[in-house]
Amino acid sequence: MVQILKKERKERIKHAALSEFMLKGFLNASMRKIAQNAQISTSNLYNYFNSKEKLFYSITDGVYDIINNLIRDLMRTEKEIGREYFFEQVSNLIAQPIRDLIKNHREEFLLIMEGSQGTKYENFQEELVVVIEKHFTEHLHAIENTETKDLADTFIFHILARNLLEGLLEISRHYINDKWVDYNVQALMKYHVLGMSQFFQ
Amino acid sequence: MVQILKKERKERIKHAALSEFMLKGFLNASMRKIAQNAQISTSNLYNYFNSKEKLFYSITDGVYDIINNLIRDLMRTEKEIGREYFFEQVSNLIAQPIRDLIKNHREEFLLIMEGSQGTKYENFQEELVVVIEKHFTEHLHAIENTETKDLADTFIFHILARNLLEGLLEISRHYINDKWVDYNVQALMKYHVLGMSQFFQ
Amino acid sequence: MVQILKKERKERIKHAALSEFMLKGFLNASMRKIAQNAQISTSNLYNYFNSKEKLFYSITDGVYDIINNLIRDLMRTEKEIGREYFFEQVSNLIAQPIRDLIKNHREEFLLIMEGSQGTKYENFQEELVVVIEKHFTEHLHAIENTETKDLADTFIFHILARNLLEGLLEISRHYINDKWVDYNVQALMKYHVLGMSQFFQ
Amino acid sequence: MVQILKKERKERIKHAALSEFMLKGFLNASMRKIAQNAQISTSNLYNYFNSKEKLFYSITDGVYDIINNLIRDLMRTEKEIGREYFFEQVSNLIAQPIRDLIKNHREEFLLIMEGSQGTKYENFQEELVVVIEKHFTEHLHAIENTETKDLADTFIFHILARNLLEGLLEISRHYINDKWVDYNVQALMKYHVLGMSQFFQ
DNA sequence: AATGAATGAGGCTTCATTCAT
DNA sequence: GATGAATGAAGCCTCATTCAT
Repeated sequence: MVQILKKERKERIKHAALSEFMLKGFLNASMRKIAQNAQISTSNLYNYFNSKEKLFYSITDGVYDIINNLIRDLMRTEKEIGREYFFEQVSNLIAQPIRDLIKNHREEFLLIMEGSQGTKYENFQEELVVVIEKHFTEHLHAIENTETKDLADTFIFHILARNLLEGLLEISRHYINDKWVDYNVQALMKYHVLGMSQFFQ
Repeated sequence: MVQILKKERKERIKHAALSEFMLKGFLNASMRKIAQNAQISTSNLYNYFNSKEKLFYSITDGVYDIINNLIRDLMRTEKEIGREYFFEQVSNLIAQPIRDLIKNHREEFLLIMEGSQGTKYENFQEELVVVIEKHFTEHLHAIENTETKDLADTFIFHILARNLLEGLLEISRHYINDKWVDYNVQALMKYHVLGMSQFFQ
Repeated sequence: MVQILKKERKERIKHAALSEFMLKGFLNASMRKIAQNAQISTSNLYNYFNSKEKLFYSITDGVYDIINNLIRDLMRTEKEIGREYFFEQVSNLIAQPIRDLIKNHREEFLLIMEGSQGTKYENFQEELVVVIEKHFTEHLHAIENTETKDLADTFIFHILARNLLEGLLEISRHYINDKWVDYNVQALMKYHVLGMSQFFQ
Repeated sequence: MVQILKKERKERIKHAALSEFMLKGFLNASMRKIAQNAQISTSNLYNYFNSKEKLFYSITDGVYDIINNLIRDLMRTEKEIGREYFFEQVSNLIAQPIRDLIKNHREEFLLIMEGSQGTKYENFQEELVVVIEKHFTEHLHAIENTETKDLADTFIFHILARNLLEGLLEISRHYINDKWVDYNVQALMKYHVLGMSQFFQ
């Protein structure tokens, strides 16, 4: 019974923290305000989480693992795909786990991507962009064609990688319902797949 | 002569402030550090700018106007464009002033877009996205076609608007030289124009 | 059986407390850390000891008594000693119990002497020095000689008393083994007895 | 005029800080209490000294240099002394600068020796003891005699080195007046020179 | 006996800003 | 215009201790 109460309170704190972190970002979030919103004293807050950072990680560590696993899975399955209709297939493979991510963890996803300055995750967004970018250019390199090889060194793929990620973030930001997510993730994927296919004849 | 000296000092302050604001954002920027970098006392800083906010605006108000004018101009000229080759024309019309913006004010541009949390400009980025989005959908509405009219209510254009803006921010973030900007702005525009033209046959 | 367990736990706490007190001193020692090292909860710690001070005294009261008894014994036996070869005799009489003190309670000895700031023992060290000093000067007074009587009012005996005590502390601090203690206590005593005998012809 | 006031206030702060540091040591000294005793607000205290450590160093850095110079000078002059009557000469050479140290900076001297735990000077006392000890043993090594060479590796010289230093600290602690210092430093030196001469025939 | 929850005071420090000179 | 002095609020965090269970 006590443990249940405790867990409930811990959840209340994490909820208050999520709000504050989302609103202000890690750096500008205030432990005082989190405590106030959770209706406990500031010092008591530290009985639940030893530091602002620990509290932040208690919220974001989960999503971090999910995203990493998602990427690892994609890398694995991608090698088993033939080069024909590559983008269509990847798009399908990607779409499902991404939709799940947004459906189940969109707030934490936004937090780790946008509000993590000052934490160990502050470079995670950029790292993700680079990983996505690499996928694009490596595929271009695979196509034996002098023209495309030059393209592969171009900054445009960095932008497109960021656009892809930003699109998902924008969907998360304006979340309406799960069906809506499905539709828009699909549309976003399709858009970029078609757009990029101009580089691969 | 005194006035020249004073102006020079004011510029020195603004330069120091820009660095600090870019590095930390408005909320986490420190007036002390700005004063230190400008090599004046903190209290003297207040003889030049009455508050942190005013100092911020002295840097960002200019870009704010430039961006707004840029958009107003686009709205005006757009109506004079025929519907054929619309995107190509818009792309050309847009590209030039945007390149100038990035070439001449990329730091202030990034600042008002990314570092303005806590100021009156904190929602400017989202407002811009909405304006751009409206341009897209209004044009769709103009095309009398049931299919496209449904599309116009879709969130995909919001995403694309953000992608366009984010692309420009990413170019600004990684700025190398003016020619490089030209190339990438052009490429970005072309990519999105081609991508979007799928919605307009 | 329960009592045995409890006693064992109480000892575990005292052991953890001794470490923490030795490391940080009374004032900077943390009840939290003591509890952690004793592997119990902080609140449970208070079921065994009502306060940080009580816990401290549970460790140091013993040595306090030992030292006091040691001094009382010395005072008693001293009166039975003839004035000839006084120092040699005292040295022998003193050396043995002091060696025992260091062998058996050197940590508590160091703690009450060096780490008791903020407790009722914080002046114990200085008090001890004064007691030792008195022994020296009273003996000088006993010698009917104007010269030595002047000397007796001199601060030099205060210094020597402190040197004696500090020597013992230094031996305790760098403790290697019992034999090593024997050797160094003996050497220290001999040094000071010889040095002091210059005042008593 | 303002500057004079400012300097006076800075001195008032340093005075209040010296008292607090002497009473509690660096670690347990409270910036709040220092500010209260200096009759300024805690935040204003930070306009004069950037941190507790800087404040501490503003008091102790001077003595640190003085002591180091004192030791350097001694090392230099010592080599010019003949081996006969070595201790008497050294005693005289040492006595004067040490008396000056105690006369002019006894509080800072005590502070850096006893209250510096938690600062960069926390090992200074032990380092000094080791330097003094080395002087003793190196001199023993210089005397070609198997007996004394064994002695030189003995811990007793470490104790005597500490005793010498502790004697000076005790004189500083109980300071009465300059003449009193002169007398007692002399007596202390003489005592240890005579005591130690037993090792050098 | 054992523990989680709770607290108020205090720790050092930075903040933007104001004021008198 | 320039500066040092001053401040109150707030930043994160630790403390010893108490209380209900």
